[in-house]
This record gives sequence, structure tokens and C-alpha cells, in this order.
Amino acid sequence: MNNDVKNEVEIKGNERPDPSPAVIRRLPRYYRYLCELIARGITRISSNELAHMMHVTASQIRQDLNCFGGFGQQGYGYNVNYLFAKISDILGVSAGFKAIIIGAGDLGRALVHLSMFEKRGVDICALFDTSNEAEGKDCAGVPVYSIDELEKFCEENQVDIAVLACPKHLVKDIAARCVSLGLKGLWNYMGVELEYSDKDIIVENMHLGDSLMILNCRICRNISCDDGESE
Amino acid sequence: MNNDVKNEVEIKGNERPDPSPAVIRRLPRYYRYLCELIARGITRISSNELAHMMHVTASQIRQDLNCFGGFGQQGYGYNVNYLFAKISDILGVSAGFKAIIIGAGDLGRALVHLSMFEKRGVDICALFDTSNEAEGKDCAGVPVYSIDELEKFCEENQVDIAVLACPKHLVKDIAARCVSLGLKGLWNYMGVELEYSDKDIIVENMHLGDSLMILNCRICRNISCDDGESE
DNA sequence: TAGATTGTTAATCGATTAACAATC
DNA sequence: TAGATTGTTAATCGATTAACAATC
Repeated sequence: MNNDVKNEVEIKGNERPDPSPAVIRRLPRYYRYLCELIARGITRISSNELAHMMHVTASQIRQDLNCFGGFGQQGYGYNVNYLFAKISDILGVSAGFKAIIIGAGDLGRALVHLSMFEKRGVDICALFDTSNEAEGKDCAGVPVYSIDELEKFCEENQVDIAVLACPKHLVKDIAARCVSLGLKGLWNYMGVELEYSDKDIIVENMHLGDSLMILNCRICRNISCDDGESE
Repeated sequence: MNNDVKNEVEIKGNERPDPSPAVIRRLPRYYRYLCELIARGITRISSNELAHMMHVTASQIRQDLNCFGGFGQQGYGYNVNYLFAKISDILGVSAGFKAIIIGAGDLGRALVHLSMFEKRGVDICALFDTSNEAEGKDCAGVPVYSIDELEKFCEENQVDIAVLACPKHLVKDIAARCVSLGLKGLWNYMGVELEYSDKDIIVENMHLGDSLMILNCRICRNISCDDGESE
């Protein structure tokens, strides 16, 4: 059987294939620039203008957006509000995910205080303390529980995401507990490698140490290395 | 601190070309795995074994390392300690960079408390407060100054890097001051886009909000998207 | 209609993988 | 020497850019 035909059959209906990781990683940046355009009251933009603003090619913008659907209009460009709404949806801003933060130390508390979660539609419903120091207190209006209550809380509430900001040596064990509890995602700040398949849970890493070293390295060699980043 | 490295590349006809951003971004992960091997007392490893551990191809490892030089030996593999030393050097661990943190709020304080800087050979020599609240105190042994003293401090000390962890609306102004002061690098946590050329200063961004959205998106679509990451 | 700009296909470029000769 | 494993070249793959027909 002709391979082209076979593939078309396998991709049910006329569904698009999964966008590549590279495309996914560029979306938040579109999101940010569209926010900015909305704030400035701009309601319409062409791929060329946006490309100029963002220092990328217009071709890339059109290709990226067309992974998800035709959001523009020939001869007109893109409606900023409509495009923003579409990208927000793709990025799960309206998915209403509930998250907990594990670790009520400096880092955990710093994260709660950032407006980031609220802006991205993620609801922080609890902090879990691993040192029995902050337990019972609250932090920016979010209650702090003992890590011992993790299972009970997750079973009683629909928790989707755990932010890992606890001591390094506890990370693997706590991550495993989150997987058992059926959580959907781990946002890992501790630089510990977590090896799960995407079927078990989605892991997104914030490797602070790695980023610092890349900065060091780029300074030493004067290397422009922005490609891998979202900027 | 070796300002002449880049020039060497340009002058000597035989030098290797600049490694691609993709290669640079993979180095910290090699660094971490080599740390682990050293901790386990393993002194020798083949690209095949390492590839297996790291879930990458042996080909990629050999290609990556050969961007910088022949660190292995045919028939033997790689000496773990030697390779670790080489990669540490490339990553500027021994460059002795001095850094300041701008913003003595939750985030700034959380960063000082992480052992990350020390482990990577970066010396945090001061925090700068933008709210006149923490001024005069100290944080994990690091003195806190008013942001008004930024210029004076940087002129009297050899500061290389500024970590931007201050309120969003101050970021652009403070970044510009850092550029004027001749700093070499900015490590930007605030999600604000900074547009400088690499000649002015090297900017490395930690876009927390972007990462959160990518996690959201991957959960929604069940997409394995690890490629862009360092894991 | 004419001009503008998209959506999409084709061409190019770069990065990853495979293969193998060099060599320890 | 024989076996192992690198360093490096060649082949493949995917992602970016360019071009252009479709169409608003």
C-alpha cells in the first residue's frame, strides 16, 4: 500500500499531526507578545509586523500557527484578540488546572507570591511543608499542610499539578507518590532527574543550575545562544 | 574571563568553529551525570554506557564532546574525572565569576539560599533591595544594600553577573544600568524581554511563566516535549 | 478589481544518527 | 595481535526559510 495514502488514513479525518516540541516551546512567547499588543490596544497584526517585533521570520510565525489551524485571514492578517484566545486555549490557560506546591521553604513561598499562576489560569490550592516548621500557617492565603497529608489532600481534591520545591533528597520519593496519586504533571525545580514516561506523568524541568552554567559558558565564549531559549 | 578565546578562534585557521547553541545547552546535563558517576566512584565510561544512562545516542555524545576536543581514548572510552574537569572548564565553573542579586524579596532570598551558585563556582557578593525594606540586613551571610548603591558597589567590586529578581516594572531600567556598568551577564527571572545584542551583555532568561504554560499544554495534549529541555 | 497577506508547498539549511576507519 | 571504542565523515532526518498560489 502506498505510504502516503496509508498515513492519511491513519491520521483520522483531517486531523493535523502533533506539533513538534520546538513549536510548542515557542507558543508562550507568542502569548506574551499578544498580551503586549492587547495592552497597547492593537487589534490587528500581520505576520510580517509580528515577525519584526519578535525578531523571527514571518514564515516561521505562519508555519507555527498553522500547526493548530488557520487563525488568520488573507489580505488582512491576524485578529489579535482572536489569536490570543486561540493560543491561550492551546496553552491550557482555560483548562482550570489545580496545583500544589511541595516545599514551603524560601523557594516554595517565592513561587506562591508570584502572580504567575493566577495569570496562567492555574489555581494553587495548597503548600506542603516537608520540615514541619511552616505547617498550619498560611502563605499568601494558601494553606500549608504537612507532607504527611499529601495523599489525603490529593484524594479529596482534584489536584492536577505538583510543583517540586522541596529538599533534593526527598524529590524522587515525593514524585513517585504524585505519580501513584494520578497527578497529571510535575513542575520540577530541584534539578533532580525524574525518569517517567509520558504515560505516567508529564514532567517539566526548571534546571536553574543548568541555566546558570549556560550563562557562564556564553559569557566565557561570547556565544549567542538564544535559539534554545524562548527569547 | 578569557576575553581572548573568541579571538583565538578567529585568528587561528585551524580552530574548531563555535559549538551550536543546541550543543551548549546539553553540556550542563553531561556535567550532572558526570558528577553522579564520580559520586559513585566510577572512573571510566564509554559513550555507549553514558548514552544508555542518559537516554541519548552514543553518536550524539561523541559529536558533542568533539566540538571541544578529543577527550576520549580509542579502545578505552572516557576518563570520568578528566572529562568532568574539561566540561567544568567549558561551562566556566572555574572562571570565578562574581554575581549580585537584584531584588531582596522572596525570590531573591530563595536564590541566595540555594547551594547552586557555590557549586557552580559563582560567588554571590551582594543583594540589592528595591523596596528599602531589607536594606542593611543580611541574607545567608550576603549583605543587602539599597538599589541606590548599585553603581558604587559595581565600580568598587568586579561584578560579572546580575541576577534580576526585582519587580517587573524596574527590570528594564536596572538592566540598562547593568549594561552601562559593563557587567558581562544578566540572569533574568522576571519574564520581561530584554533586547540587547551579545556585544553589550549576555542575557539568559528563566521564563517561569513560559515553562508553566508548556507544562499545561503538554498535559492537555499528552505531548512528549522533552527535546527542547535539558532532560 | 487591485493590493495585501495568508496558508501551504518546495527548497534550504542544520542537526542528529549511522557507519567506519583510525588507533589505543 | 585482537577487541574495543573513539573521532570523523557520510547519510538521514527534521526544522526553518523562501516562494507562490489561493483568497480575502
